[in-house]
Order: sequence, then structure tokens, then C-alpha cells
Amino acid sequence: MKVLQSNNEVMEVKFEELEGKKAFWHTSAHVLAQAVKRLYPETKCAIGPAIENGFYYDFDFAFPFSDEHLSAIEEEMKKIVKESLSLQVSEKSKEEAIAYMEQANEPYKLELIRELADDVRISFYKQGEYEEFCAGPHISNVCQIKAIKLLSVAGAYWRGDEKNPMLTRIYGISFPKASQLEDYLHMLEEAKARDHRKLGKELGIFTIFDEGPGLPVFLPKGMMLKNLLIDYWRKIHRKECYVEVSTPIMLERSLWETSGHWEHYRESMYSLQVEDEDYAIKPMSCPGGMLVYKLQPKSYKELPIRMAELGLVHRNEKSGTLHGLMRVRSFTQDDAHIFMREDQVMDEIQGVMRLIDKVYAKFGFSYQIELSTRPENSIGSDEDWELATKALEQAVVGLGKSYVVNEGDGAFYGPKLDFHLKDSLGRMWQCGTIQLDFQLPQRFGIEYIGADGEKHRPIMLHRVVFGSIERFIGILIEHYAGKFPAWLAPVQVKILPVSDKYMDYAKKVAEQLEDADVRAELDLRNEKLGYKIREARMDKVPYMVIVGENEEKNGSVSVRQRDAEIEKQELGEMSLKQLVELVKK
RNA sequence: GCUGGAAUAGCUCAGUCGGUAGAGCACUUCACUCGUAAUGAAGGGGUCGAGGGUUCAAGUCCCUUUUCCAGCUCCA
Repeated sequence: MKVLQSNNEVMEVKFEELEGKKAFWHTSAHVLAQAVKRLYPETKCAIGPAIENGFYYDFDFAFPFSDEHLSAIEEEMKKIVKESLSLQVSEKSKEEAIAYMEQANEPYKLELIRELADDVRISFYKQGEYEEFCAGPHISNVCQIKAIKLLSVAGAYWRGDEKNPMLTRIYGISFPKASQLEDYLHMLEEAKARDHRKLGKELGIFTIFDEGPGLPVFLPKGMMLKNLLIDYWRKIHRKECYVEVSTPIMLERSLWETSGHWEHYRESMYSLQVEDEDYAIKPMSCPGGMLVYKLQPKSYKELPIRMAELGLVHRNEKSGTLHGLMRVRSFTQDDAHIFMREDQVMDEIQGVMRLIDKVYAKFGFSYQIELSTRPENSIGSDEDWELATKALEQAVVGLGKSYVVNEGDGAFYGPKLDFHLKDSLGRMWQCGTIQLDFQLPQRFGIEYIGADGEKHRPIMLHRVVFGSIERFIGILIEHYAGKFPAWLAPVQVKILPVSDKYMDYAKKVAEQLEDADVRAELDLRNEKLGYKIREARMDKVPYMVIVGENEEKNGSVSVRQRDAEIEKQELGEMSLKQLVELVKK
């Protein structure tokens, strides 16, 4: 594939390479704009970059946009591709570029050009009658774009600012071969089939009532899953010497004033009145934790104190941001606050990192670490920020992990490390986080008595591993496509009698499994075996146990795996003891 | 919150030009007593998200509203 650079050089790049894709999709975006200008010349063009998967272009249409327009544009794009227009690059001075865009009546382009330095040479790419300023690179001829599909239309603010007008963003994807487009669309379908909202409903894990948008409801299977996760969480935290507390779901306004939340986040907090006093439902658990710390004077010998809390928090997220279990208004944070001396900071950060690593590895997740640094309106001294940021950085480097810096994205009270996991559509979700906090210890005046007999201020960190248990469950559903490993499966074994003649034996098996702490469910319905197997498979139960004449006679069970066809592992007949071992493996 | 789209039985969906609301699955009952992905028959089930309007007549057209979906913005 030939790629045209802004200096007019032509390079050979493969589509499969990142640079190749970028050029290819960027050119596709230009073709999109060209098609739009041909069909609707009065439309104003904003920007149109290549993205991770495909491209988009933002337009200001003079009319309400509909699906018919979308298919018309796609058709026009295909025509343009057939015209085999080659791309040419030229340069203009800033004045020339301004004059060009004024003449073309493109106010958004004009705004972008006006912000460039006065002496720059601006490169313009041209294909046929369509020309726009662009840093490039682009593919050398539009004929290479053999397969195009416009995927969706959405609103997007000009320059991402909600005060600006909203433009119409058209998303598309394109490939050099038709088969690649087919594969891609197929992959999208597959991803859709894993959507936790769909599976969560089908598997009876959770629902959200119309009466409570963003407030998830755990159904029996989901509650089992949640409790299993919590059991695991408690076990590993006890091992790491965490203690657990539980603070109230709502507390008086004065507390939130002390913590700073009333001032900073009142809009997003649910508040209510109790006997003429203002209360707020907690958006996070730390202030309660601070009060717990303060109950008794602390010695330096007691530190670090690792105080965990599974806190149910409520935040008034904007309606348009809600998304299944991933973004909700009510969720359980697997929170912990670590109070420590300065000399303990590195060990504690790394301890939490190891814990997070261990937990994510258990589920088979790969993750990305982001280091978020000081934001604009933050509090605290420069020295504190530098020290804390360095500490986080050194902790990551010390453990040999890589990270990306998220400049200015820290909390207003301190820098943080965020741990991101991918959902089935490749969208990244923040799960774990480690945040250093200078503000709360100071605001609440917490201290400890040092070896010198003097009062010292402890350093504090907030951390979560799952992040939000709700979100984590959402990601788990997509990650496993609903096929949870046996230890997490709400139902581990489904017992299927061949006919109701064997009900009594099936019940006996169920009792024995129950005694062995295996989560078993009995299908007592008067249906054929094939039918029951089909249902158990759709419920994604890891093991099916078939009992009939032979099994009853031998006191055994016949075991079938969830994916018997795929895994080609005939488990066959075995004793109950062997089954219990298999499930607990 | 913003832009665009959607809402019909428990679920998945059909419903043409405005003219008596449909299918499959699920559910109930009956028969069958079954060996590794759907046995057959019968039956029940709806204020077409809600409110208003136009019309002789509205699931269908218009307005308002709620919820959901895609994206944007936001995410302490």
C-alpha cells in the first residue's frame, strides 16, 4: 500500500501496520467528507480523524440527519472510490489557507487554521475536486478502499466542549478487502452477544427497573455471584492483614463539609432532611473511615492500618452516562484506606499493586496502568505532589510494570494509579485505583504519636481492587461470555434425571452435593433429557449430571461438560466423590 | 445533561395506505416415561411505555413525558 507523506514522499506501508491503518482510515474520512459535500454542498465540515477501529467525521448539517442520508452517503463514497482519484499534496501559507477556507465557507476549518502559528506552511491534500488541510499522511489513491461501511451517527460537541454547538458525527470502517469488512462486522456481532446487559438478563444475574435508572437490582444468580466475589475478596484481604469496618450509608452535612464533598460535589450527591438537619447519602466511604480512625489515639507502632469497607455509595450520574452495570448511580466499592508513616509508603503502594495483580490474574485479565498527575485546581504543596507522584511512579517501575501518564487527570487531593480493564467491545473501564491523599488527613486532623512522643500526621491512601463490584461483575460477564469458571458459577452442577422414574435418586445426589458444598440445581421437570441439556447449556452451567437407570444401579453419576462438543472431553460416568473433586478443582 | 434513534405478550420480534392486535419461545393442563442441544396436543396471557391532541376511526399521524440504545460531555 502506498502512503503519501506531507513532504510529498511516497512510502510503502502495510495496511496491517498502525501507520497503514491510520493513513487508510484517515483517507476514508476524507472520502466521507467529499461524499457529503457532493450530496449536501451547504454542509460545514469540522474534523475527521482515524480512530482505533475506523474513522469518523464531524459535520454541521443544515437539516436533521437520518438513516436515509447515511446510506446515500455510503453509496456516494463507493462511487468516489470507483473514480480512482489519486491524492496530491501541496502547501499553502497561513494567509492562503485562510483565504481558501473563507472562500469555501468552512468556519470550523477556519477556526483551526487561525490558531496555527503565522509562519507555518500548511499541507493540503486533494483528491478530485475535494481538498482540505491536513497533516497527513494519506494513501496515494482512494481506489484502495475496497470495502466501506458507515456504522453509526451520533452527536459530538465541537472541540469536545459542551458549551459549543453539537455536530453530527458519522462513524465508519473501511478495509482494502471485502472479506476483512465481513470479518470485522462478524466480530462486532460476536462482541454484542457478550454484552453484559444481554447476558445479565438471559442468565438472571441482574436487572434495572424503569423506576430506578442506574440502580442495579441483583437477582438470585447475581447475588450468588456477588457473594462469591465478596467471599474471595474477604479471604485475600484477611491474608494481607486488612481489618473491615462498615460505616453508615448517610451522614450529616457537617461531615461532608469537613471532607470537602459538600463544596465540590454537592450536585452529584443525594441529600435529604432528617429532623431539620441536612444529610447526604455517601458518594464514597472515606469520611466515615476517618471518623473510625479518630476514635482512639494511634501509636506509630500500630501503623500501617489497612481499613477496608465494602461501601454502598450513591452518585447522581447524568442520565445519559448510565450503562448497564458499568456506569451506575448506586454501587459497592471494595474500598480500603491505608494510614501509614512516610517510611511505609512504598511498601504499601507496592503491596496494593501486588494484590491487584493477583486478583486480576485470577480472572485472566490483562490490564493497563495509568498514572494521573496533578490537575489544575488542586490543593496541597508542590513538594507533596512531587513526592507522591514520584512514589507512585517508583512503585510501578520497581515492580517492573509499564504505565502511561495521564497528565493533569489526578484527583484534586492527590495523584493516582488507575488500573483499566477492557470490555467485550474493547472499551476500557477503570477498575482498580490507588490514590494518595493529602487533603483528608489534614481536614480531619488525624494523627499518630511517633517514637519521639510528638504528634505526626499519617499519610493516607485510598484504594480499590474491583473498583465497583457492579462494574467488575459486568466485565466478568463479558470476559467469560457468561461461562463462569466453576468456582464462580452461581450454579455449578445441574442434575438431570433421564425420566421422573429416577427423581428419587436425583434428589439423593442433590442432597449429597449440597452436603459437599457444591451448588447444585435439580431439573425435576417432566421433559426429555435432550431438552434439559439444552436449557442447562443455555444457562451456561459448567457441569451437567445425568442420572438414570445405570447410575442409580451403580450409585454413580454421568457428567457432561458445558462445552462438551468444543472441548471433546468425555467425562462419562464417575462416582459422586470424583464429581465433587472435579467441581472444586 | 446534549444530539440522533427506539419502545407491541415474561423473552425475541412481525404488524402494509389510519379500519376488530399476531408468531416463535416461555407459562398452564393433558398424553408420552423418554440416555446427551427443543415429544405432541390444547389453553391462558396485551390500556401497543405514559399523558394529551387530530380523526367517524390511532399500535400506526402530531405534541409532551418516561425509560432504553449509540456517541459526546462527565466520572471526586
